[in-house]
Amino acid sequence: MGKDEPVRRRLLAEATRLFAEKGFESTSVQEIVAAAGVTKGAMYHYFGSKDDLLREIYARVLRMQIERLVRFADAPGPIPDRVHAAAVDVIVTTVDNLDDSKIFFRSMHQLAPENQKAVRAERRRYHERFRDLLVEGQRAGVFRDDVPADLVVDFFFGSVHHLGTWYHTDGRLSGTEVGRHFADLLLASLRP
Amino acid sequence: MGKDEPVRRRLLAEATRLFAEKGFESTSVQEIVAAAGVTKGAMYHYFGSKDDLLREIYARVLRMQIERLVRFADAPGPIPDRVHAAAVDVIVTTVDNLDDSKIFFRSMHQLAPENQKAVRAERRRYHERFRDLLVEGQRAGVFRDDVPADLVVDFFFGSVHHLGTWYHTDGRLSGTEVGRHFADLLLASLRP
Amino acid sequence: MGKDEPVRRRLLAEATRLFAEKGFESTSVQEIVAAAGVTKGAMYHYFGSKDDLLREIYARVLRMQIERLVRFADAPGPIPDRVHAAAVDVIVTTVDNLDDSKIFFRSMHQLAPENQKAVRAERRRYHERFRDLLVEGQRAGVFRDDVPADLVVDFFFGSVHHLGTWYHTDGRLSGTEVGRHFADLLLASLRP
Amino acid sequence: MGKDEPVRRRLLAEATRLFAEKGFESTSVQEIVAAAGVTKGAMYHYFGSKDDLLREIYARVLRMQIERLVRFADAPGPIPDRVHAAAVDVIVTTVDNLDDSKIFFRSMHQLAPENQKAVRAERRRYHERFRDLLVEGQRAGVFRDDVPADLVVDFFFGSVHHLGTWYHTDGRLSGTEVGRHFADLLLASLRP
DNA sequence: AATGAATGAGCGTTCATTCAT
DNA sequence: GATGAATGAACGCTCATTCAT
Repeated sequence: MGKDEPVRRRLLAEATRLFAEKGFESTSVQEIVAAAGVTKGAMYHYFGSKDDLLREIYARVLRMQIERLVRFADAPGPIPDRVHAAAVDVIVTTVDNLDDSKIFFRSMHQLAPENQKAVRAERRRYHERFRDLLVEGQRAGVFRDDVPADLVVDFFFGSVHHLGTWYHTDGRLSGTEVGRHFADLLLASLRP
Repeated sequence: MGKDEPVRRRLLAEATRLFAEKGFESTSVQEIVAAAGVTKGAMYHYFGSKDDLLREIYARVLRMQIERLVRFADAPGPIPDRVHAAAVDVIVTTVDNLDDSKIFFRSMHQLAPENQKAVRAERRRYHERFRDLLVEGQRAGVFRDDVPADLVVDFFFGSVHHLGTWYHTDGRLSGTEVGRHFADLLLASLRP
Repeated sequence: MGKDEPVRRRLLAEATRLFAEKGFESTSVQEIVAAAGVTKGAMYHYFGSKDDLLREIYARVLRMQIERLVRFADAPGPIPDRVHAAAVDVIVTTVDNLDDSKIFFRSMHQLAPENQKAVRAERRRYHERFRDLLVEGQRAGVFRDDVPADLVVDFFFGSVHHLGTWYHTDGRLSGTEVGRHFADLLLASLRP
Repeated sequence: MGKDEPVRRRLLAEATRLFAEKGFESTSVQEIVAAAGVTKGAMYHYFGSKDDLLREIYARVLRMQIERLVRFADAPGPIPDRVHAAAVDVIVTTVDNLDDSKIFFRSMHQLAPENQKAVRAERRRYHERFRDLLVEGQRAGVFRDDVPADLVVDFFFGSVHHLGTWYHTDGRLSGTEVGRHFADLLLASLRP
């Protein structure tokens, strides 16, 4: 009995897929449990509510994102290289988990206010970690400092979150290619 | 009975506000008509359905966006100046109509497939007009050409659409200030 | 459109019957609307909730009871006669509306706390009016005063409320006969 | 495995408390087992169903009541004294087990018809034993006989059952005091 | 042009109970 | 003796929409 119960995992997987496809509100609990091959009662055994499912999806995304960013940000090497690597990584990861990304901003307003607050707080930690890296670069003189670092973060992550709207796995460009291009654009825009 | 009927306009205004605040699915027709101070019957007199309201909101947004872009893109002057002006304008306009922006990507999947297709097509026209401007700049040698112009458009408009997620009218920066910074970053990222 | 809408009245009548028969919690909204020959939507057009139905039943009972008591208590004549008449009347009325009586104490705890409070407050007013009549008699020396008047009220109204548990319309005694006997017992118990 | 298993007793105790507090239908098996600190499986090991719990509560109440009444009714001494003593006792006992009393009439209709019938039969035995005592007094000329003894029983026990609705352990009067007053009123009402 | 009563399908959730372990 | 995952049916309620007036 743990977080790896197959029923539990199947429910989360199907919920993620359906929320990304049709949106949280347009996906019924009935559809989720049917897709997972269980009954409603089973779902309510593992999750307190439909909201709970969404919350878990958010928790999973946030956990992964912050872990990866910290790894890249704390790595040795010149700041621009670390920013570039972190930027590529977040795009590759987003593309690899495009359903999560689709859900993230589209459905955040459906979370209960307290959960929304928690998600935003965690998200802010992520934003701040990335911003601190940019500030470090600005202070070191390797990045322009006439644009607030916070604004650069919003600028770049807008592009990242937008991926869910247009990127298709079967398109012309791989995630890594898009990642390199976006990271190049970011670095170029930061040249002093 | 024209498009400017006050009841009709009030319904659209309240629907826009509520859809932005709580999402399309979480807003009931009852709430909309109550906010507009009319009855359900009145709403169904002016609009065929709740979806119809959403469609009109999209149509209004798209109409305005394309009109403004065309004006800036077709203006005289050096390409970088035109791109910069158009970029500032789209951000200022987005900030001035933040509710529309919040609704746009969050609720597109609620439109009937045919309407969704129409919106995407119109949106693509917008994207292409902006891209053509960038291609023109690449050909003229004023923009780098090692990044596909299409990708630059997605890069930049991601930032624009993300505004609805973080920008607050009462924050530190005005729409014009954000517009200038973002346009500067875009132009910087395009330097050959 | 008023409180006398036939659909509304039919719903209240059937709800009263079913709540008395099976209890509030064991009666489903589906059963009520089926008995009234309407759909759920219709019920929720007239009543905000299942609780609302119960609340209306209570309001109706309380309104009638207090009206009648006041009439008897404020009548001219010797106090014992007024007490006797009021006692007979409350029993006759209870027997005539036995379903309401069955519901009253059995289901009060199902009301939302605020409604419960309101019902108790109204009920207390009734209790106090009756008690004041007894106190008046005690002061005039026509009733014994070694038993607190409040306690006498609880003593007598226990008997009244219990009617719903045992009285059957088709039994040996009519409501008036039971009323006379109970009132006689009450008056006898109060002799100084 | 006897009737005194601590788990079994704890389940009955918590069920009694919860049924009195929130009603039978509004109390879930989950709440009962949580309050008793066991799991559902344990409950279904000791009791066949939720109804079974209720049935046992009724059985316990009935057993105690009839035992006590018989003891008082069969005691030596003048009939009025025996009636008075039995009346005081039933009130003291009711006040000491107020939860049982609250449940008794409020939840009887939730019992399966056959159990309901059994409870009513047992209850009738109690009623009849008390009534016989009154009839004896009427025949001996110590009680008035112009009111049917059955009706006097319903009159008095209404007051007793109503205690659950208004009596509070921390109120002004002790159970014994209420018992004495009620018994006095009963005896006074029966004076020939 | 506008009302509001009424529909009917579907929603998220609860819950007593079962059963393999 | 006891667990807890899973069931399946029912529950109260919501809501976009219709239609006679």
